[in-house]
Amino acid sequence: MPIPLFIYNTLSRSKEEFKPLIDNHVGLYVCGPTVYGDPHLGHSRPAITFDLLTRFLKHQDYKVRYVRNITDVGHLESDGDEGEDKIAKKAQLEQLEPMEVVHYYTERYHDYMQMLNVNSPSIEPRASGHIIEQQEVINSIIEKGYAYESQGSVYFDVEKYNNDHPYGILSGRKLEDLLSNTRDLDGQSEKRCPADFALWKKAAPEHIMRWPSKWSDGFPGWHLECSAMSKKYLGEQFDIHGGGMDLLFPHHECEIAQSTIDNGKAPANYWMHNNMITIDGQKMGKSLGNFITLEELFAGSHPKLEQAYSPMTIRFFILQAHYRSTLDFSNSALQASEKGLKRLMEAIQNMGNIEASETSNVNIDELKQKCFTALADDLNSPIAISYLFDTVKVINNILAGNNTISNDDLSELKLFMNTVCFDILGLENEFGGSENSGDSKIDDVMQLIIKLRADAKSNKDWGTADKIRDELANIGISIKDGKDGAVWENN
RNA sequence: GGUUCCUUGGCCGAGUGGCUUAGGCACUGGUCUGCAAAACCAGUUACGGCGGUUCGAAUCCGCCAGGAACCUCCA
Repeated sequence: MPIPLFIYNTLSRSKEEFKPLIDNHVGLYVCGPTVYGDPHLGHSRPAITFDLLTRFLKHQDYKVRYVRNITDVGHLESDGDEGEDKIAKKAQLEQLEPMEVVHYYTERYHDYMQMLNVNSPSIEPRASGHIIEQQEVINSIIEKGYAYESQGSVYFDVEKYNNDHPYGILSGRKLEDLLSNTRDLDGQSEKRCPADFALWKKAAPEHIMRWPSKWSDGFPGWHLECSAMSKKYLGEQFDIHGGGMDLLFPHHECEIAQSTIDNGKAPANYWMHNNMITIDGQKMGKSLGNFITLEELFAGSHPKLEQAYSPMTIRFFILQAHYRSTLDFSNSALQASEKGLKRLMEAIQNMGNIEASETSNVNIDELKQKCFTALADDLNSPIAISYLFDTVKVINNILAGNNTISNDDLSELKLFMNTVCFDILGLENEFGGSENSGDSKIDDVMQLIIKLRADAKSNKDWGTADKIRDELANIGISIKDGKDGAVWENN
């Protein structure tokens, strides 16, 4: 019983009901990272957003093929002939082979995404592994008359394209506006029109990454890899294309133009764009150098950080905002997320202690419906989470004896919370405790200590009882007294 | 300069015409506790400014102020 899913489509600038091309199947392509630097907080936004999307789709019984590329070639530092490939530049700097740099940062990216509990995509193609496919797309575009060769490079003819197709449908731009506002970067341009973009670029002699072609020894243009690889793995038309808002123009606009000429039809039906993470109100990014890497975040090793933040705190922080809103980094916001997540996880853990009654005076089904409706409404995770907290209140009230729950409702409650929190939102319980310490010996020892303290308490030996509690707190274990004795928790 | 977008209570962050007291964090009072913590109950603070449309606007329109993204690689 899949519920209708609504997705905000950048193409129409409105929410649309999602209808797959093939029943129960979803083809999803997302622009992945350029692997020439450590993954930072900004990278986690699209990764988590589209991880949420695939998890939700799978829960709704869709079969998903999720393709997320690794860009390891082709992006230029600057327009014009003296542009250096980013990968190559870094390689020269560090005296490493370009592929060595790519390999290192790809692994770093994988490691940190795994820590964030981001599932691996179905296919993770690399631009450098699809040079032939990209050249085929160039051939196709030249054959159809929408590209021209110029001094060993090949450019896409935007003006011609714009005569037959609306260039700018995605970003809402008009070609004449673009032309009137183009900066005069290079007077000796090989392009016929400033808005034209490269499909193949002749490599300068010092350029390390290069491949032979009939046009020149060179490398594929900025936007080509996504057109070539989405076609190869998802077909000429697929369902959803995702990526960061900063890629909307020119990257995705050019991708649409290339694919439209190559295949005679637009590539994706739905375009989804996640917004940026900001810091001090500004986009966190490479260019500004104001990014905080995930390594720094998890270790607390950055001047802007008051403490370390766990991977799940970061994940929860991101999920607490809607993916199309900017999200501003701050210590207080992260700390709030950390505490909220802890409260949520504790409630889930405490579900195991609930005893069912004959009757229920709580409505689990309503909370569940509202929560799933929110997720289906353009992945409104903050609203979904608000219902989870309503459910937390329900759980705690049952445990406090203010509410009762029937056996059936209790089963539904557990299934609901576990499904949404762990399967769909992809959270993990990082807080150890007597329920899931994973080490029964430690737990046995703790039970002994708790018993000793209980004995002290029954003897009104408050000094000993408090000493045990305080000393444990010093080593990061907290004792929580309850009606039915104490439980311990690893902080 | 052009295009697009944003401005919600102490902080974060949802909400797009009429009951959302959204939710989280913080704070205040109470319950529980040997004390505390946790938990529970109750409570406080809001819709950038000015006009307009409407029976009614945080939500639609216009103007103003402030901010952001894109126009060059960027998640």
